[in-house]
Amino acid sequence: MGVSERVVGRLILYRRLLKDLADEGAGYVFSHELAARAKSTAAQVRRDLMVLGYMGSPARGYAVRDLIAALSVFLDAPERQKVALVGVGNLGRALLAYFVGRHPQFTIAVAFDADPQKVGRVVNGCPIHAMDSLGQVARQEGIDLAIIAVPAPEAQAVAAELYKAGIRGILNFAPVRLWAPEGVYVEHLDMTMSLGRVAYFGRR
Amino acid sequence: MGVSERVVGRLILYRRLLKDLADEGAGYVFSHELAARAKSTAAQVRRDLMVLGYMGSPARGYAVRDLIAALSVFLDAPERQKVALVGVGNLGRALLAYFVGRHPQFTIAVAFDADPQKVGRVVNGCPIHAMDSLGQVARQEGIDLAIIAVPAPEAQAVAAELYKAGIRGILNFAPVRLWAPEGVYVEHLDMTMSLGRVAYFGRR
DNA sequence: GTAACGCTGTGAAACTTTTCACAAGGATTC
DNA sequence: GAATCCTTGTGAAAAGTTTCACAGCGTTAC
Ligand SMILES: NC(=O)c1ccc[n+]([C@@H]2O[C@H](COP(=O)([O-])OP(=O)(O)OC[C@H]3O[C@@H](n4cnc5c(N)ncnc54)[C@H](O)[C@@H]3O)[C@@H](O)[C@H]2O)c1
Ligand SMILES: NC(=O)c1ccc[n+]([C@@H]2O[C@H](COP(=O)([O-])OP(=O)(O)OC[C@H]3O[C@@H](n4cnc5c(N)ncnc54)[C@H](O)[C@@H]3O)[C@@H](O)[C@H]2O)c1
Repeated sequence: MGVSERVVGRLILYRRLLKDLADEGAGYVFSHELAARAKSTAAQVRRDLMVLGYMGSPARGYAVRDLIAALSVFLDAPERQKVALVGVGNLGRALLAYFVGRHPQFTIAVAFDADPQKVGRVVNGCPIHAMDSLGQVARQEGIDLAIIAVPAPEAQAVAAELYKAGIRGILNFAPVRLWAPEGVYVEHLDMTMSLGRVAYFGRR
Repeated sequence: MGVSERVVGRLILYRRLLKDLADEGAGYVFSHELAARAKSTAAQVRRDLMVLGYMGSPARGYAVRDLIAALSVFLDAPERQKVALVGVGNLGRALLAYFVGRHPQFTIAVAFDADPQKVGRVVNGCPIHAMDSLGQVARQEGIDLAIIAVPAPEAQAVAAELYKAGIRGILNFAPVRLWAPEGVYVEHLDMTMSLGRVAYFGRR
């Protein structure tokens, strides 16, 4: 009964596209219209939406507002989820600047860094803490997710600290395959691999 | 006879792991050892490596140096590939800082930005050009790949300029599904989707 | 020399994901 | 009211991906 990573990814995309449609004033949308925006097919969209239980009308299609609501019930936690950023370097700063205030369902509530120069500062409204306070601060703030943006050799050790602190999900930017205990979800976002793939497929 | 995106991605990962092994002084490696580092299985590794034509020895496993060489023949273009970065904002600057000098097979040779304040400056050894010189500079420099790091509403128009300039592959960071003509490969690296997935799966 | 071992390469099975195809059904037209 | 149209939801087929399982083989042990 579990929904696959791919389906969840596409549902997130559909919700974004539906929000655009709502802003454009659309009341209803057909699966083939959503598919055109998602660069996918109508059958794929309908199959994906089956997991929601929400049903469209054969005559009008899907009610945009209602479908966004159904997607949000499915995708979002009941309360806003708090995220910790570990590693406030070049990438970490860009992430802080980007995610602040943009997404209602998650906030980067705190950041951590090993550099004493950075500890104590506040970047984009987000305080930077020392690494040795990770466990304490994470529990105190009720953090359940983390982003790893530290150099590759540090990533596994940082992940281990996060597991100890009770984190349930990690988005890892370091080009390292992390070990994770049962029950913790890790997504590897590997930019170098992506660029390598573009280089490979862009050439044939 | 085409190799799938997934297989290419894993081959890129294996090469990285093999380079670590080479640095550690390993001469040979077994599929199950590589699998352990890749958080995968021995059968998967062996199946993936089949596309290379290179064959390991049943007694010793794979010769690390030779396998890296075979992977490089398969993955890399004959000459170094040049990449253009479009959009030198928070993310673009982080990418410039990161990719400079790090990867032998591709270089970010030039950048482009719409902001006149940024045009003419050189960041991490990479000159920033105006958007209206994109076609000319790209052809002159022999650029074949591009990274899009402009705000979402600008991304599709930027992509269209890149197609005109003859670019063959794009790595897109904007949370927008780009249309692409036949023969151009586009990879969407959607951080918001990734974080959304971490939020979803980290919670159950 | 030969037996035992533990690996690789790969057909075939199992599983997952996508696509097809069509019954059922509202809206609109006549 | 009946006919037409174009949609949805979903079983079933097709396509793609991973895992299993084992023949074959180089190495080592004796
Ligand atoms: N910058 C990019 O565009 C880019 C691209 C691809 C991959 N990455 C990956 O993202 C990660 C971060 O990249 P970056 O460019 O921001 O690096 P960076 O060197 O600019 O920043 C790293 C930050 O992590 C901190 N840090 C180091 N060790 C730490 C530890 N043990 N605990 C906590 N904090 C620690 C440092 O003080 C620094 O602030 C790296 O793994 C890199 O490979 C970055
Ligand atoms: N910063 C992040 O961590 C992050 C995270 C997720 C997604 N993204 C995506 O990456 C993209 C870039 O993000 P950012 O934070 O660097 O934004 P940014 O606003 O800091 O930078 C955007 C840059 O693009 C330039 N630009 C604007 N319009 C342009 C055009 N038409 N042609 C060329 N250049 C143009 C601007 O001058 C600016 O330098 C956005 O699409 C954003 O959604 C960024």
